[in-house]
Amino acid sequence: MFDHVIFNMIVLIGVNIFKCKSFLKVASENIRTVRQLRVFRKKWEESKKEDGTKWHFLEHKGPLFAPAYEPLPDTVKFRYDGKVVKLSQDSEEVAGFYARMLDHDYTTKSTFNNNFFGDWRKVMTHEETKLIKDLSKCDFKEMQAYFQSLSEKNKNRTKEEKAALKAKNEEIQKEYGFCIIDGHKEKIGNFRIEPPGLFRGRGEHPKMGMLKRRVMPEDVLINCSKDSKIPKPPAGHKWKEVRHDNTVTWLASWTENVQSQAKYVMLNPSSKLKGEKDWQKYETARHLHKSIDKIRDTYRADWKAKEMRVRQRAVALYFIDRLALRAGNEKDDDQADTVGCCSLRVEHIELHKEKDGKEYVVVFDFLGKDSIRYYNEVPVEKRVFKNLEIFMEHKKGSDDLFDRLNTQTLNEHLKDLMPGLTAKVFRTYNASITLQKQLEELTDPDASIPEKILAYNRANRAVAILCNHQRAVPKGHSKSMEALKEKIQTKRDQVDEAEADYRDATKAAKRGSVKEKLACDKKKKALERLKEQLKKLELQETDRDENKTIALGTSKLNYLDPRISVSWCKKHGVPIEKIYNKTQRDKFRWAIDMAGPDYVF
DNA sequence: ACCGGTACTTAGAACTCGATTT
DNA sequence: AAATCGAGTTCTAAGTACCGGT
Repeated sequence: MFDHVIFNMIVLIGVNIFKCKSFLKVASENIRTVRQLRVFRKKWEESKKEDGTKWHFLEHKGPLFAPAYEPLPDTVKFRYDGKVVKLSQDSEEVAGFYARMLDHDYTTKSTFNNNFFGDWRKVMTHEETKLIKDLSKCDFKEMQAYFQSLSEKNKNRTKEEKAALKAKNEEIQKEYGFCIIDGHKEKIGNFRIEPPGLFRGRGEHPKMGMLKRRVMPEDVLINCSKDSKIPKPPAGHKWKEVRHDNTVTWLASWTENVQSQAKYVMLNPSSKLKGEKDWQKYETARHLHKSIDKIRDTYRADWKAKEMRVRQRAVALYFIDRLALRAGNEKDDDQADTVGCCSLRVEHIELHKEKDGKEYVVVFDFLGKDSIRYYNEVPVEKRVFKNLEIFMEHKKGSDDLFDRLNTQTLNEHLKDLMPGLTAKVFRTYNASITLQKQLEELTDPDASIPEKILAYNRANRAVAILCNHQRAVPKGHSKSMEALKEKIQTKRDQVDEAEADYRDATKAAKRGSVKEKLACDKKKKALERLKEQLKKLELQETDRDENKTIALGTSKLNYLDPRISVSWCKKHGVPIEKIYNKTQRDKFRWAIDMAGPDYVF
């Protein structure tokens, strides 16, 4: 039902927004009037959705494989236990992966080293395994130095070399980077097959350091139209399979060997296919906005439910809604130990009847996606607090907090509350509504453009904090802050100087001639310019410091309805380029075309 | 109800590159 | 001309969600 509503909107507005030029061109040869065109297009779109069809025609060149291994020159030695050992090609390649990572933190971790060494031994010849039994006796230093010198050389390439390289890359992009889908030429996202290397898991990943094998054409599935030009595998090779499944959007896929997970070649976010999906996501979130009051009433009422299952669901949903927690699917234990809402364990929260003058405080402390720490002290309703006490009764720290709940049952319940509703919609919804509210609150219509941009970044930041989007403090942060401060001081001195100059000039102008008045005007302008520059620097300082550990990109790209930003720009005369860079503008083209200054999420 | 498989979105780190400073 | 820096881009891991078989 809901799908149908969205689908109708897509059909109605989609004609205008996506301006499907090539499709229209093809069609217009046979169809003359705009009305006929719309009818045709609508039928075509309809046939698409009902049965999960994602495309009618798909043609591409297949993925691009990683370059073949280049053996080391004989001058670069590997040593074992002090003695030079000439490794077989495969062993050498894998050793090289490790050598490249030598000054990375990973190589200090025993899990990483053990996994690496285990997998390395598997590719060694029998001879090599007999000799090389202890990683700590391996000396990769020369290999490391060689790779360093290589990248040094790459950096020092001449202009001509760089230009040639760039041209070659563009050639590759042109050949492999695009596909034809339903009459459109669209950019592909990741057309390169991942090169072999050592697996870099995030956090305490039990598989870190394992060998990620080289992917061969024989591993790769190709997906395209039956009547398209089927991509050719590299000479002497075969594809694993060529299939023609138009219910999925991927062009190629393979299974990565470390975690046995499928990898896909898919379209770029700028594509129509991805754009429509993105749009639909925000429409669902807007739909939630309409029922959020009722849903909140429901889960609050459920805090008193007889069934513990329902109470747990209601408390979890409250966390998801209020704190923008992720759903928290179960994980296997061959992955890093991280949790989301449904998978929280007793050890991840602490209850305080009173903390820092606040009542009924829940302290969350756990590792979430990508092993990013979530720490938050949250005063909650007494009823929530009491429920949590019950959920935790007779449990160990390692027991599930919500033992009667998982993401499937939660999402089943959400579907009943609203069609299309799942746990992640709350994150999208709360992120977008927060941006809209914050923009409203922080934007002074009379402020300058840089001040407005600061306001925007602050609104963006509020969302990033809500979603716990963190990043490592940038390497040179404190240094660059100092430099900026110094710059500001210099500018201040300049302003003072200019002020004095201007004062003198005013005096001179009072009794002076036209010439002195002109000079005075000039001084005034100079002063104003300096003042503006100073203000800009000061804003930059605030912005950068507040952003130290907060990543704005993720929310901007994935959670904030771009129409909110677009309408804000239009309303306040801020050029969209100040908010979205080129890639972002491509991705959000649909929103830039769609939203006027009055758009409300 | 559970489980493994599949497809897709979301995520921070690493890398690249061009502008700016030294 | 070299070094530095940060914005932009690429990379790929790690999530969510759902399906179909048992």
